[in-house]
Amino acid sequence: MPDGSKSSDDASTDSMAVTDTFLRRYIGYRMKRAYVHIHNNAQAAIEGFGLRITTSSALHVVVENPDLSQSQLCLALNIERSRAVLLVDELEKLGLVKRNKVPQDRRSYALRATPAGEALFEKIAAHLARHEDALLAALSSDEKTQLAVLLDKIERSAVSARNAGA
Amino acid sequence: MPDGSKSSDDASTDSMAVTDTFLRRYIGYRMKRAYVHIHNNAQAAIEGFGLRITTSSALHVVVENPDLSQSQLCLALNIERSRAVLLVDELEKLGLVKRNKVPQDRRSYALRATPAGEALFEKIAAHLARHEDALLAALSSDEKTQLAVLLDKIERSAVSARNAGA
DNA sequence: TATTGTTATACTCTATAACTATA
DNA sequence: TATAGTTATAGAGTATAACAATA
Repeated sequence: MPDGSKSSDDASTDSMAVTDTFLRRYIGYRMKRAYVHIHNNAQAAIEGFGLRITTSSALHVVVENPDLSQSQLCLALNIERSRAVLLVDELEKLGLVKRNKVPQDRRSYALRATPAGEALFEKIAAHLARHEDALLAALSSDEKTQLAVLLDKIERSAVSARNAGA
Repeated sequence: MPDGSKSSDDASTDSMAVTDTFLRRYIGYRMKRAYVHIHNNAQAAIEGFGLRITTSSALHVVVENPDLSQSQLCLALNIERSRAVLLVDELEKLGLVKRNKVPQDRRSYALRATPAGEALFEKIAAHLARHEDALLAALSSDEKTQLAVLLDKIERSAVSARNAGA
């Protein structure tokens, strides 16, 4: 029976719709379900450019903050130092970012996007914004602003709760 | 210099705060940052019970839908069949869920929570709800409702867009 | 042929620890 | 001693393909 629709209205042995009412009580569950779609949409938008979301995000930050170090990149993206190494490796291999030496501190690099990196960033940023707008077309401009405000509020209160410690 | 604060107001070589303005333009970026906190909070709340978020979610659905099959569990949680095998394996090993035979269809199982599984579910559900409430204490009841509505709207519109196909 | 559950593989993201070279 | 970057390892979630048993 390749027909996905209900074969009849009976509630006998055949599959009644499976419910997730208990899980819907958690905002986190709803957020994860929504985020999966946003993530997949962004990934699909980017993959034509040869990057993934993580590397594209790193490129965004490097373009915006020329000569930042890998540690600073980690602070901005909330990632571990070891992760930054691989992301910058990939961006450098693609010729999008360069690790420049810093005479003042020979431990660290000054990361800078190459002209190719900046050009690709511009294309990706425009493309990503358009894709997200399309995905969120059901939301009004006000609703998108509301959502952004609420998400920021969650992040800020979570961070201050964490800093308050036990 | 173990002092994290600005050593002065100069903007010379020392680290000005790294910005992520470009990324903040994407709702998806803000959502990911907020979700990380919600996820970590839920994980911390659950780990004392010996489950992870994924297995706890599966337990929620099995308790709510007695005698569902693994495939139905997959539909509810939006996961792959191969993933469900491992989740149910773990829940069964812990004595929280049982795979019962189905005479009508010997391919599939009827999953059912054991009394221990139901008892643990009750404890976890109450604990999780309290933890999430604490994390989201900065949000009013109205704001939480708003957020849930917006997240659902995103999920629904994304699913219908996907079903519309290209 | 199609579906249920299973196994195996691989990729991404994440987390951790240990190491080097600098400071 | 502390920090910047690196390397290696492991766990978790996800995606895919192939397979046996059953429908």
